[in-house]
Amino acid sequence: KAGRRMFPAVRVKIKGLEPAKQYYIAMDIIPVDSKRYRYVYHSSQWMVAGNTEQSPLTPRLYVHPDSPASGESWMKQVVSFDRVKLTNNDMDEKGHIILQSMHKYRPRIHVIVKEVDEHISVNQSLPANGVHTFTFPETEFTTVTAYQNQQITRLKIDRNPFAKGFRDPGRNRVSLERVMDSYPWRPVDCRPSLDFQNFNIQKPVGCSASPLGSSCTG
Amino acid sequence: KAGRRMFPAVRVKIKGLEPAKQYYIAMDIIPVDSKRYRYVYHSSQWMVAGNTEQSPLTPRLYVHPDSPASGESWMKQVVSFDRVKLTNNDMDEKGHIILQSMHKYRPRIHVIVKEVDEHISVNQSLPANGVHTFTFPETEFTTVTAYQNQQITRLKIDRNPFAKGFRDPGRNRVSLERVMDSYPWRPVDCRPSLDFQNFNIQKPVGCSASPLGSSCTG
DNA sequence: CTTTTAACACCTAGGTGTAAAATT
DNA sequence: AATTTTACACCTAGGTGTTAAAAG
Repeated sequence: KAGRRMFPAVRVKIKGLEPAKQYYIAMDIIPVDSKRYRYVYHSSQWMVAGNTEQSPLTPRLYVHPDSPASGESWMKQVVSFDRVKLTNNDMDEKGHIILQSMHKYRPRIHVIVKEVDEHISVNQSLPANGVHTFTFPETEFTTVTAYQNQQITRLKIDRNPFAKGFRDPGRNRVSLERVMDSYPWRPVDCRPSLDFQNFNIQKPVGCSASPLGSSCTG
Repeated sequence: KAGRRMFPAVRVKIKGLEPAKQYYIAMDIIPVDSKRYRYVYHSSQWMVAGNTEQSPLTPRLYVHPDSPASGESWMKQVVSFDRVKLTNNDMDEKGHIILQSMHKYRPRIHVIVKEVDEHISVNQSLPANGVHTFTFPETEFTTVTAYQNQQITRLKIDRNPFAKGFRDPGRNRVSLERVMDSYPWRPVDCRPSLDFQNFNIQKPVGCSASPLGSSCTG
């Protein structure tokens, strides 16, 4: 049972690193609370539907595949986490990030100074020192195995190249922007240039997102 | 202009590393001589056809993508260089290994002990110390842009999954083994188990091989 | 003449949402 | 009834040898 990618991916720009020093950049995803949610169609929002039953696992760490690299390398590009995979299988052995469906989560980005002879790999816990952690409120999302909100489905079909087969040629860019404008998570100063890059940097997930790894091969 | 992969790939098993130490494993490809070759059909062999005109470039280093890793990691798997790409474009800026067509080459494998705060990347030259270099005579090959020897073409079509579209369902495994047995580079003690893995470990290239990056996209 | 380039059909490999089936 | 799993058609992305045209 394979995981599925997060889409849109978390993408960050990093400043203020020391160009010559080596860094790891990593992501993990932490629960926002211990509540289980359900989506209420007639009010178009997620409502608390009970408490989490399972005991919280230690979040797995996804180390960006370019790690380790120099501060110079990290700063001159957008750092994209588009290859991270999510699963709801708590017995996962492929290093995917394990989440529970119908819960709220918040990605965290960790910038880790590389100390001499230190080697970080997937699923290792964070070092005690030399770590800076960042979260962005607009990246919060709710996990699902089946989409609850049709607008999210449309958003993904229209933006994810792998879903091109489901695109409706009749629906154009204008109506898509209308969908996006109905969400609060995209800052005003980005709206004029709604291209793929800006869209992803802002990580639009809103009220539903990132279906967990339901099947695929494996 | 993109490069093309080497096929079959160079694959090595490594022993005797210190399990806890970190190593880079890298490959480069050096010219065997300064001769230009042509293939003589009626005698089925490569003959000297003149001297190399171009001045020899410093060979580029292909660092195995798993680098750096511990001796333990390297030793418990076959290390495959199947993703290295070759090109005849001496202005290449994609980090591919640059070779001249119609010349003889020999791959080299470098095992590089990682010193503290040392970071090796593509196209960097080899460190002065802590490097062990290995070559295997049976991996020597001649570069081409168009295959000269029909047996090599058959071999690649039958063995490379990406060339499946050219396979002739009428030609079976027995006749393929006959082709292979006509070459000297496969040791006797491997013949009973001619599966894909053994085939590749022995890197059969013989009298012609690895067409340079002639086109593709890019 | 020989060798190289470019476009191409045909593959491998893997990421989509969908719909029906299975599970809880 | 709600949620999850599975198989699937349809994509992206990229690695093959072939062929005809281009280059030398």
